Amino acid sequence: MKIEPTPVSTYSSIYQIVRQIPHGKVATYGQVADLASLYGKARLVGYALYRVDILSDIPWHRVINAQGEISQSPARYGADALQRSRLEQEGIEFSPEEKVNLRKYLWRPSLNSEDREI
DNA sequence: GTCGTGACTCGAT
DNA sequence: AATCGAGCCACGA
Repeated sequence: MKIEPTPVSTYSSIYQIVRQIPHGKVATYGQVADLASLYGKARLVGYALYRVDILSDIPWHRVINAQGEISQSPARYGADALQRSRLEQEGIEFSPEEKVNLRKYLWRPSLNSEDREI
């Protein structure tokens, strides 16, 4: 029985959480990190999503930053624009400032679906 | 091996 | 409201 020096499951747990975000809702990077037992490691979530194929079944577009904005970066080569149109397609509205109303659209996972601590 | 960078976040100025 | 600094950690140069 070997111990994995590098937990392959680190990113897997992130993807597992992202998969649970329902249609028409969004989650923040920090929120996903928390749910994946990675408190304070929001950057890791961004990094994990960077590796996701754009055509993947993982709903990567439902993850935005804590300010309700789509995180833009030249490194995304336009994937950020696609993210916006996908969210609009799901009925999510953007303010004139290109922000999402988190009070309205933030995903609130049910507590009894997993054993989580608050 | 070190160093800088980044799809982040939070609290303090 | 805007900016700053620190904490975070995988990755590439």
